[in-house]
Amino acid sequence: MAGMGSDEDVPAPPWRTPRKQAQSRPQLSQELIVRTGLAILDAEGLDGLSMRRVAQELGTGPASLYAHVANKDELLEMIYDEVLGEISLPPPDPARWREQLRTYGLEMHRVLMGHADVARAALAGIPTGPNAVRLAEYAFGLLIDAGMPPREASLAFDRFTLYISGDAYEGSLHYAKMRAARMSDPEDYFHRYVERISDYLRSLPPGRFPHMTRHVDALIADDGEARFEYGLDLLITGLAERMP
Amino acid sequence: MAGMGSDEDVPAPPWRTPRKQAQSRPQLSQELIVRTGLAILDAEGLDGLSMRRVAQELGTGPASLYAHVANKDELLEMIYDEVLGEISLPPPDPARWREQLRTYGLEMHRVLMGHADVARAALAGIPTGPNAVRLAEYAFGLLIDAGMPPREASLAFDRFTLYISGDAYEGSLHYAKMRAARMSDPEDYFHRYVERISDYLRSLPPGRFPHMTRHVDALIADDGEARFEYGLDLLITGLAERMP
DNA sequence: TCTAGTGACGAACACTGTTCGTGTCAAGTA
DNA sequence: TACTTGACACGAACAGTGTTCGTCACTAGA
Repeated sequence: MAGMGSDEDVPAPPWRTPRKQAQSRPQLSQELIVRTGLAILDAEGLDGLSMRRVAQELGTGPASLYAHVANKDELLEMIYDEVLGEISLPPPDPARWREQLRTYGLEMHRVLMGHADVARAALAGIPTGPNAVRLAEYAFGLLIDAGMPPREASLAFDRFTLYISGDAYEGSLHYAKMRAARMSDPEDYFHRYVERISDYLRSLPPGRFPHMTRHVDALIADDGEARFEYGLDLLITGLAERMP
Repeated sequence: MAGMGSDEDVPAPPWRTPRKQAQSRPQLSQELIVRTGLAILDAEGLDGLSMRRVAQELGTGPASLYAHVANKDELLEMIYDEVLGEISLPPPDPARWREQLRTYGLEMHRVLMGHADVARAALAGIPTGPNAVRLAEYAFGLLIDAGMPPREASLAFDRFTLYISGDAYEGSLHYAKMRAARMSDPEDYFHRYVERISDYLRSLPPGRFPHMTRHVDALIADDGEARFEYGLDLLITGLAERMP
């Protein structure tokens, strides 16, 4: 048959099982699965991210993913660490540890908040991926080189980082609620949220909740970003008191 | 037939549907469902808590629960608030706001950590139940009466509380992992965890992670409680700097 | 050539939260 | 008294989830 023309002109006989179709989808890999998962999370939020959803996006079935990731938790951990990889920090300068620690906080927060509700993926475990360790080395090293004893520096950066991810996590909750309410504009959501909270606060019995009811405006005055930075600065102030 | 003896001596014919059985289970109520849910969470962790599990414990089917709670998220919110109800605080004394704020933090943490991984139930939403509001009034009021302007007091107690629940949340993660590993002794789990982390840290390339690899002992020296209190004290120190 | 390991993946499993439809009961109204 | 309405209870079913098991195809090494 060789040389008698392209075999595409002759239909294959029905009893012949065709060779496996030429691959029209990418070769699976862990990296590809993580990237796809992150893209889905960015577009649809964490609740939109399922093994089936990822597989669908890759033109395969969910079972195929398990050759590359142990389970969904592991996938979430990797996605989280992938996001941490976007954090870009200036070279450490211990003489300016206050400013640089603040930058670390703002940058980490910015990156986490830029990925839908990814902070909820920290659910999956205690971050120990390559980027998490890179960030730890940065903050830990900065404090040590600024003069803090290692043991205290360990506590300090740990708590600092916990605060950041805790706040990002809370932001995630709001994000998920915004999505559940079919709203897409964060400002819109924020106003609605504030309205509901303040109505609620005003409805409380003044006898039992004198401070809350008297200062509703103060309670709802600041948005998430202001709250985050306030807490950052509290921690930094506390650290400065302990710095040798 | 009346008067011819107890009808218990005569078996009912098989075509007759017996009257609804006398209730051998408690009357359902929201309170009962919440209490049952909490008992299950205490015994089996949050992952053990499903609508079916609660229903099973109450001798009914999961659909019955929906007459009393809107959905699982609502149940989790109520369970969380129920737990917050166990927090017992001394009467506010603004002159001792530092000590009392610390007590607030320790007490809240103690209660949360005493209920398996309940902190993960904060997942379900921003706490607005009666006990959450009671605690907010306490901390907010304390700071205001100590001299802090309401707007700043709002930020302060909010951040303080976020830090506490963030840490409790992290504790929840460890709890869930401990359960997944079939371990029941927290000390055992902690030692194992520390061992694995320190092995990991020691395996990092010293060139890229000089501080981490050189100070492994410092990094693993403190347990969760010490870390929590360290962060508490940082925040309190920061607040003291801002108190008029 | 044969074997073992790896990757791909369909079918199936166990489980979850929730809805729908139906029955029972109690309270209120005509 | 009879009828209507609302609340509660709950079985069956639905839609969805993460994961495992078994099978096939392919590749590399003995």
